[in-house]
Amino acid sequence: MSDTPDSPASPASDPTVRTQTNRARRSTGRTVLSDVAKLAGVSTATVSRVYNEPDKVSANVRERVEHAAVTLNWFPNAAGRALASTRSHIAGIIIPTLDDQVFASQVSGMQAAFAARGITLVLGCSNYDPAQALVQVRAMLARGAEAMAVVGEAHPPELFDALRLYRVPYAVTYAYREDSPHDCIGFDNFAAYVQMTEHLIGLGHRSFAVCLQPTRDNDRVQARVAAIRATLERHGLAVRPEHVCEGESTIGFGRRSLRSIWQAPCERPSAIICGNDHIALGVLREAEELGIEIPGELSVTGFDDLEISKEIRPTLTTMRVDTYEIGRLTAQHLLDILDGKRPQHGHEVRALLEIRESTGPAPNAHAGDARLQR
Amino acid sequence: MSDTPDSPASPASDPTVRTQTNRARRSTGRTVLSDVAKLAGVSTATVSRVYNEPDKVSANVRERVEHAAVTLNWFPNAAGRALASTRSHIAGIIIPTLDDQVFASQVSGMQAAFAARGITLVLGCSNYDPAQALVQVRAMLARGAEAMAVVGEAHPPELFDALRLYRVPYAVTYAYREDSPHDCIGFDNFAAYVQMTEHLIGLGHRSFAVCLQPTRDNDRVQARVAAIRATLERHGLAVRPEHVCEGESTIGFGRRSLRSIWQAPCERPSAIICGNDHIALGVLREAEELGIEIPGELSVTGFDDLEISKEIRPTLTTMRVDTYEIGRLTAQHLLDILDGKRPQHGHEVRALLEIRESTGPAPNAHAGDARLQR
DNA sequence: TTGTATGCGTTATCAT
DNA sequence: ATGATAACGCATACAA
Repeated sequence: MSDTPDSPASPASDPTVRTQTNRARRSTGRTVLSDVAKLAGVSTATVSRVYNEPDKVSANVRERVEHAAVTLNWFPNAAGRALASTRSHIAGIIIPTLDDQVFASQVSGMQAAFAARGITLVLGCSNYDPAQALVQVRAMLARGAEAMAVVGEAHPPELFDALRLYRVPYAVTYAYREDSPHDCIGFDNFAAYVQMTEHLIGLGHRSFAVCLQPTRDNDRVQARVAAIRATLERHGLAVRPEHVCEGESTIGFGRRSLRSIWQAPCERPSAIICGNDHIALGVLREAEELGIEIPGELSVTGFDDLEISKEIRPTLTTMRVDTYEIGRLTAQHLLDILDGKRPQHGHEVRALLEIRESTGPAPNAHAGDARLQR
Repeated sequence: MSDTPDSPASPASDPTVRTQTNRARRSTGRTVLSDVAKLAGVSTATVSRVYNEPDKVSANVRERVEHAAVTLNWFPNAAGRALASTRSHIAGIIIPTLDDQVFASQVSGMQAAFAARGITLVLGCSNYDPAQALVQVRAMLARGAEAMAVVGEAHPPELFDALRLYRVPYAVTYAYREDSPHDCIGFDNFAAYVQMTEHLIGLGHRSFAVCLQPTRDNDRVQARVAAIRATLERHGLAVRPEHVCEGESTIGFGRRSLRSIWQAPCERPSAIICGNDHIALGVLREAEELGIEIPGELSVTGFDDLEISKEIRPTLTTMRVDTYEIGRLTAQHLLDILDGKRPQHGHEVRALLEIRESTGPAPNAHAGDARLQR
């Protein structure tokens, strides 16, 4: 690989040797398989076999071919392979954004698992826009993606239609539902927020606020809201409209939310359930600013368990999901399908509740309620 | 796109119509360009033109073709296009890891800019391993990448040789040096840490510690260390070996580092320069734990300006770089080259010093020194 | 403006 | 075990 551009090994050297017709050629000047075949004194079929079915080639010939390939600095052209074999060795994943660590690590997990099998993972970001997700999926189908993963199931029906029409195995990630029509790998967002809500109810809390990222086109967040509402309802409780904040997933939004909740002309909540740790971190910071004692006066919960969440004071009660593992499992699931295995409906990974300092007994909790604390 | 799998529009319908030879065909059962041509009653060349040179086709014919394509649910196969046009419409980027937000946002920026031009960005992670980076680059060349970006220049010479050999335009990102042999888009790591060090020296600090991520195979971090050493040296100062910590880029490492520095049997530093905000956050947290007053007793600096860094108490003095913009500029630079323009050597983006609460005058600073503070 | 014919680099089929 | 050659799906030079 250290040849200078004009060395004999340059792929641009002597392109005329391949000119065979009287018609003008569109030569790329790159080393191609037939060059290797010629140098090794074998047929093109044999060169191909050396890389795809090594066992079917004698050791002697194989060595000669490999040597020729190294000499000429040749490696197979992916487009040619894809066309001839009708296998692209490409898989795709559509995530909302790379700005969120949970999706980034999921991509890492998938990429590592696919790379081990010689499959290139192509990434697309929808920016939480269903239309963009559809465009991305179509682009990946055009690229011949052999398998696809999409985060969540809040996508246009055309997206899944296209996947089915072209018989591309796919999986919905991050979310998991037993009764999903799709294969899915992730956790149960509803169950997770039921658990979180029950934790607070067990601590005696009866007045809640929620601060969430945008629910639109986001089935995961919608499931979380639904879980909170359903759980409270089962206890005869509900969140006041003034205590529901929806906005961007930032510390700043968390801070603004707490301020507005605290200024609302109604009874203040004793607990705030946040859509993720960023928002919760903002709530904690603003509480410090406003002199609100945590958890004495107010309990706060997040989701994702960022590294910082166990380091700040008070430490944040939150839930942890292994998103890298979600990515790894998703790739494995899709590989299994490509291998002709018929794997399960999907995989459920656990969301773990990490109870820390930011949640505690409700200020006016009855002794009986407080004892429910785990 | 809403056709059921067995609708007339299914690409699997009637594959026999394309069988023309007595030889066995390896039909993929997918709708191809010639199907569209037949339905529209035109030649394959015309269909191709509709998508590649629309102006050269009459509106009437164009409409018929587009209608046929929609009816048959066809879109061009990327491998076929790549092979025939010797253009892959693929660009690649190699980053160390997606776990670091700065690289993730750089990828976002590149992807957005490339997508606007119909180019798919393929991502590879080296995990800070030069060998993996080389493998990734070769894989992308095999995929026919038309342009490449790599983070930093600490890569095997074979990597850049391969890029040059195949005449693939490339850029080194995140780092910028006037005298770099490569096109580069980023900031000057050396200059940034000179500025940071001077800031502390201006505050009267004379005894320093540094906590950095691994320097091996990382030219950006190496430049930062060199900058710190050179700047101190210019003032007749140096960092004691006991005050140099190198480790993972985590809050935990920052905490452990401060503890070991504080326990070292020598004069304690009055300032700690960290390789990034994560590490600095750890130092801040451990300082609180150890009862070290910041910045009264100890000044701390980070790098990256995470959202949390201006929210924690004390707020963190750090430097900010627009990494999304680095990605956008990189894509633009590479597109310019592909367009035949001969752009500059690269682009330098600014690293902005954000002076906050975590840095202040050195405990025993002379009045004269302290006045150097900006 | 449109059609014809051929090649892009590889793999797969068949024959040896 | 190896070779000859026809696809794979599309784009393009050239003819009309």
